[in-house]
Amino acid sequence: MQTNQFTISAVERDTGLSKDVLRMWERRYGFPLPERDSNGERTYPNQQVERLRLIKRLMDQGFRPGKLIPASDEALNELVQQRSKKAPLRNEAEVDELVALLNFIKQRDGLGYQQAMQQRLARQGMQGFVQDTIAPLTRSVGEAWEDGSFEVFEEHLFTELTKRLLRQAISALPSGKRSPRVILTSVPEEPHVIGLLMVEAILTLESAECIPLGTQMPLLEIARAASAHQADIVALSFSTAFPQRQIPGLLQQLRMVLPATTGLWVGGAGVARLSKQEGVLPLHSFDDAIRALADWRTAHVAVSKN
Amino acid sequence: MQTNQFTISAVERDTGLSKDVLRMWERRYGFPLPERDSNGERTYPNQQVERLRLIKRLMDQGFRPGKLIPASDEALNELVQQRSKKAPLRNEAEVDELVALLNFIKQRDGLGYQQAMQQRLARQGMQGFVQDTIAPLTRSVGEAWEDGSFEVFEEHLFTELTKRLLRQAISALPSGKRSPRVILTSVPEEPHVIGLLMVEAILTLESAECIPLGTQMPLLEIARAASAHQADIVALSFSTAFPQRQIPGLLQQLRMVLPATTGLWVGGAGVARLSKQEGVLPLHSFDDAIRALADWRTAHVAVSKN
DNA sequence: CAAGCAATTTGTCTAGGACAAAAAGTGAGG
DNA sequence: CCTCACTTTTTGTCCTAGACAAATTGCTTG
Repeated sequence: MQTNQFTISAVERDTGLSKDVLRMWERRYGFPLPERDSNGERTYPNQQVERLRLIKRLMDQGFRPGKLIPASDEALNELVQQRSKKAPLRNEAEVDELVALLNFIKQRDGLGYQQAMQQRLARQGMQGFVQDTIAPLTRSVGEAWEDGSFEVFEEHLFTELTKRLLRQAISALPSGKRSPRVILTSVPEEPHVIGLLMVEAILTLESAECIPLGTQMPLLEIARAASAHQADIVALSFSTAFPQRQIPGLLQQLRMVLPATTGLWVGGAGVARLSKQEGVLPLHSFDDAIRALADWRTAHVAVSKN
Repeated sequence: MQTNQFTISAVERDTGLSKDVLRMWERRYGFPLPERDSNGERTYPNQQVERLRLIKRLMDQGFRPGKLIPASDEALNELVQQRSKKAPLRNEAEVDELVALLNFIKQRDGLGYQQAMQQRLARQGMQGFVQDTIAPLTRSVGEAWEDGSFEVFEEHLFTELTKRLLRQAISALPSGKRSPRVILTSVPEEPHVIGLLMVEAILTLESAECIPLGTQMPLLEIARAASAHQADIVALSFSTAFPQRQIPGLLQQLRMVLPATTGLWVGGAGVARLSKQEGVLPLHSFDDAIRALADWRTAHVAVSKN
């Protein structure tokens, strides 16, 4: 029997918990308690990896490891249940519509999905489409993936098709006189791009000039890009999967290498509980983004007239 | 003065060199030799981080750390220069055209680039566009990045805009009766998607049904996706950056978990020197892909008539 | 009930050693 | 001259175990 055994790096990749953390938990809490191979290196059984994933998920929701790790499997599952119960209330008709959209993916009908989405785009307009379709849909997929009702490859298909829809929609927007100039990107280790595309759609709609640089830009490169493009604003996106702990330090570092006149906007589900920071503007919603844009414009009208 | 000081994690993020490697190099080679803050923790000056990035870039081109780290700054820069001299010969007029396209990027004229590319697409048709524009352009950018004449952020902008163009072009293709069904994806640690998009364009043009799953699918998930979608073919792409020696093992593993009736096609610059392997079809050019598709069809006409 | 302080929790860093996997070097035989 | 097998060197990852700071919680006092 091949109980798939994971090396410590495999577990790190799979769970997002660093090697240091894995070893420290073992020392402090006695879990995970991997076996050892012939070289004395840790090999984690499947089951422990599963439990680690579950724990990580709950931690991302705000629970602390000290409570989670000693808890029984049943207690953990109960927490997951509870959480899904207090899911935000939503309009029932809307929920049905989202479920219908996701069913296209589950039934592997890529074409049907794209057509249905195109219709919604036409019906809701870009902003409504992003806010009321793409965003909740992305959230649903994340939840479905968490509770195992979505396969990895289904999530990949969803992501790929949705990225296409968004990019296509963006390129269809009118282009005229545009300002401010906004660089859109993410930091290394943050490969999720859908959030960036949503912001790009919103900002482009509001006549900003967006420069999409894709994901995973080293900080120094972001700074170089900002001055090379004479960007007014650098906008970053952090997904829930990104280690929240690292975000403030990252932002501070970036703020230091960025020209002082360049704005730094940060959005995405990962910044929900971000504390305030000098020179960094957190965007908690798309309305925030639109507001920030309006604020920027009023603040810079005077300047540009000089 | 604020010589921006990086912590070890910041350097890890920015250079892609792990903390372990950074500490080991310090121990073994005496470089990098960071300062220490009040807690005795490493703080890397800007300059050392720059040098580390340069070294990393040369390592990605096949140089070994033992040679690079003791070398002088001049020697390193010379290596970078040398690299660019042995560029392959090409038709002069074509080279000029490519240079003109890349100049849009260098001048940060995203819009101009997109328009010029759209024109070329209209002029050359999809297949010619992919073969004679996108492919050589991508290669040029890779070379330019290696010899330092392209900044990282320029390469990011190029990649992002080109992906958009390709995806848009693909979605504009007519959709009719389609077979075979082809899953397009890449393995974990292989994040490059442009190669996949080029193949998708070619295959879609030839009336195959492409299922794009994005990049970085775990092998087991590829297999699940193949059977869930009843795919006839799984097509993978490997870039030059992917460690070549890992490829045969990976393919063998994937071949084992894949249904025997599912074809496994492998393309991209990374498979140029791949030795033959049971049940794996290497594609060295777009013509190869078209030929493979034709072969598949002749082989399966008989079957489908049974 | 709020504010400030102390205790606890938690993650990251440090040090140097061990070892396996990859690459380069070496030699024999076709 | 090339190729295969073997040895040596290079290189990265993993190991232990301790220190400490930042974040969070709990307690006390006004």
